[in-house]
Amino acid sequence: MTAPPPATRRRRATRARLLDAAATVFAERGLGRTSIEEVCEAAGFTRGAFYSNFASLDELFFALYEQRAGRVAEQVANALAGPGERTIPALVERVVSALSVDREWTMIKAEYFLHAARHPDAAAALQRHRHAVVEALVPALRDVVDLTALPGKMRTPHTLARAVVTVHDGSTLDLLLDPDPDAHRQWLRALLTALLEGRD
Amino acid sequence: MTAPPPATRRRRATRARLLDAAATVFAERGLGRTSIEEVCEAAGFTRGAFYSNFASLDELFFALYEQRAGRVAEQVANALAGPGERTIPALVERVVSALSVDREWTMIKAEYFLHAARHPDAAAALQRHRHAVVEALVPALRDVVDLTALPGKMRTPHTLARAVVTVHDGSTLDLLLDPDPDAHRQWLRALLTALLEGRD
DNA sequence: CTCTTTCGATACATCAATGTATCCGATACA
DNA sequence: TGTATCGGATACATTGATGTATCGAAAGAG
Repeated sequence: MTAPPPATRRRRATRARLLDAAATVFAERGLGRTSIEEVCEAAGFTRGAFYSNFASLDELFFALYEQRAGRVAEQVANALAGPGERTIPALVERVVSALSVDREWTMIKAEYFLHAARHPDAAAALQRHRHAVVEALVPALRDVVDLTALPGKMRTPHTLARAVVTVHDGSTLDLLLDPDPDAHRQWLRALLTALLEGRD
Repeated sequence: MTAPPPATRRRRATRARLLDAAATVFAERGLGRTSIEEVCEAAGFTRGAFYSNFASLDELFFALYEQRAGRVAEQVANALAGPGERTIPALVERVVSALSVDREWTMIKAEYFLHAARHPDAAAALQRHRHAVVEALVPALRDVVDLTALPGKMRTPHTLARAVVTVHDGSTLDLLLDPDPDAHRQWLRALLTALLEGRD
């Protein structure tokens, strides 16, 4: 590990602007078709700024994913831990509104999956964030779900949490095709309640 | 529509070789980072052959997707329509082995999703193939699944079929992270049976 | 077998993106 | 406010990918 640069106020600001610009450009163009220059232009810099902050596009992409995935994990944890009705529909509702909606993020996440499929270290980071979400889900599920009403293979909170994540990932792909966020949320809601209530 | 070229024997062969090579290269490098030259080299051609058969990489990618998605849809339809035990586990097993396993195809499909998110005509093709799979699932599900045992929002065969596809797509992303095909198949099997048996 | 057509190879011109080396202005600090 | 350092801009050399125009060999027709 090389010592990180001092991170002055100015430096932090340009990093942030580069990350925001990168989010837009990656979502629009895809990681593989994004040039360093495009990101810089979107951020209002020249490449000098980029090379002063990152060594490669991949590094920037990784930083972006870490930042955004962290935010999402936080949102989910808050939605689950916070006060409110502790019933399945209420819980599903809170998770759904914490998770979905953002098309830009959906695109970036999908790009990152593909990236991770080719880069084991990126995959490790993804697994970490996934795991964090699962861990946040487990206690909530244990509280609320009647496990005995579920099919055999779903009867541990951990497995069930993993299933929630998988189902969410699947429905995420729908959002890529049909940009209507409401339709997507309804479908996700339907899937999750079906998964959690073994029977009506 | 411009008239398609005569498609002599030779032409068909080089098209096929280009498609096969493209599958490998796209899976390894990603659509956005693949150059025309790379595909040609992998196929043992020069760019002359490429430009004689396709106008752009995107066009080649589209042709590739159509070809492979068609094959998969066919496999699924056969697996469902063919003879054999008509119980949930047996059906799930047949669908799972028809669908998953192939990492290369999984990568290409994920790439194509992202591509479709940016290109409405590509999205339309994807929806068509999806729809074909759903339609193949519907009658089988109607035969085998006890719909009354399912949660309310899953009680039509069509909705249920859509859910099967969504769940499969979600578990597909797992395969990208953990290249072990057996683990992936087990998980997919568990999810699908949980979805179809409302209760054990 | 010959003639014609088709298809892929080759060569070329162009362009876009990359990384680096250098410079100058802004910022932090005394 | 003066000064040293840091960070972003600029200029440059290099590379790789693209598309086109042209050529020669292989396939198909007679």
